[in-house]
This record gives sequence, structure tokens and C-alpha cells, in this order.
Amino acid sequence: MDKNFYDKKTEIFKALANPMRLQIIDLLLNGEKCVCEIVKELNYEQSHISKGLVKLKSVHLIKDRKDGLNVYYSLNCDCMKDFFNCLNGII
Amino acid sequence: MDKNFYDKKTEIFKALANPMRLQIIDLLLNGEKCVCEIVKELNYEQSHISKGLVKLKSVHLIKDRKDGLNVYYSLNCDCMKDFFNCLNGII
DNA sequence: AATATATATGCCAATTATGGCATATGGCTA
DNA sequence: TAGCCATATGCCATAATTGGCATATATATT
Repeated sequence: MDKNFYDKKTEIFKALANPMRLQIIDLLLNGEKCVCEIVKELNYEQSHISKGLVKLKSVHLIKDRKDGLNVYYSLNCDCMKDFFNCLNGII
Repeated sequence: MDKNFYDKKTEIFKALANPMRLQIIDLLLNGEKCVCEIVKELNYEQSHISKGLVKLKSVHLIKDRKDGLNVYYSLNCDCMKDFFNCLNGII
């Protein structure tokens, strides 16, 4: 079944609508990080972090790059920082 | 219970993570609209549209203004357009 | 080959979202 | 006051999300 425009956009916002995943995005705003670094910085289970990364990647908000045992994740678009700053004004 | 920063931010994204509510935002990008206009333009039940507006307003993404029988809604921040355009690139 | 380390996946119970239908509220007009 | 109209709320069954625990995969090292 083919998803339409608003359904796809909804998936992106669903991916962002979670405290842990927002923290991941905030970390990646400072540049590429491997999973182990993210796990060290955030207080969540490794398996949970991994699922969060899968979800963010599934909507193309982030991309990954493998290097030996490690997988490095980074942001896939540069508009996040501005929008997040704007939302901070609302909060 | 006091919600922390990421929980509040999550609420904003949850409010956006719905096709109907995203369509409402798109309509409001063109300026203030009353509920009846939104109901006319989108193919959803009036009660459902109303609930969507309540949800968007609860996280301060939109604001309202009453005029007689009508309630006019408009965006509460100007960063939506840029971010939405950016997401269109991802989709 | 065996082991260790980094990352990903499967399962599942508890919580939360969705959207329809009925109904309530509250301002207008006659 | 009565009735209409625009908007909001309550209830509810179905569906989706959440996050923990166990486990799988895949690469590196010895």
C-alpha cells in the first residue's frame, strides 16, 4: 500500500515524538557518534537505543556508517537545529 | 508531576505526528482560519478537527481568537514553514 | 575455532493514541 | 425565551507505541 505525503510526514514526526530519540538527535547535532558513545551518554538500555536509531533511520532523519565493530550515526538534514531552537521558545 | 524539557518537546512532536493535524498546520501556514473553514477544506468530522485543534493548542503550536460564534486559529511560531520544506526534501 | 565486543532483533505486557458517534456548551437571532 | 449554529467534550473499541529482558548477528582478536 502506497503511503501518501501526509502519512510519510507523520512517520517523521512520530519518530521524533519520544524523549530518548530527541536526546539522540540533540547528541547528533554535535556531530557523528557511534552507538556505544550514545549509550554511554544517555541512561537507556543499549537495545532500546538501538531501536531508537533504527526508527530515526527508517524515516531518513539520520544515516549510518560502519567501521569495524562500530556503527556511526549522523544527522541527514541540517534543518533540525533551527527548528529545535524555535521550539525551545515555545516551551 | 513536573514534566522535564524533553518530555515537553516530545509532546510538541506528538501533537504534530498525525496526518490530519499536519494538514491543519499546512492550512494555517496560509494564515488564520476559523474551524468551519478548516472543516470545509479537510475531509474529517467536525468533532475530530476540533480535538486536533485542542491538541495543537495545548502545546502552544497554535493560538485561537473568538469572534462571535466563530473561533479563529493561527500559528504561534514562524519556524514551521522552513522545517516543513526541509522535511519535504527528505520525503 | 573460540571468545569478546558492538550492535540489532524478537517477544510481550502495560500504556497511550485514534477516530467515530452522541451530546454538551455558548453565542446569535427572532 | 426558544431555537439555531459553530465549536467542544465524553465515551469507547480498536490499534499503535513503549521499554524491558532475552537473544541473535557480525566483526575483531587470540
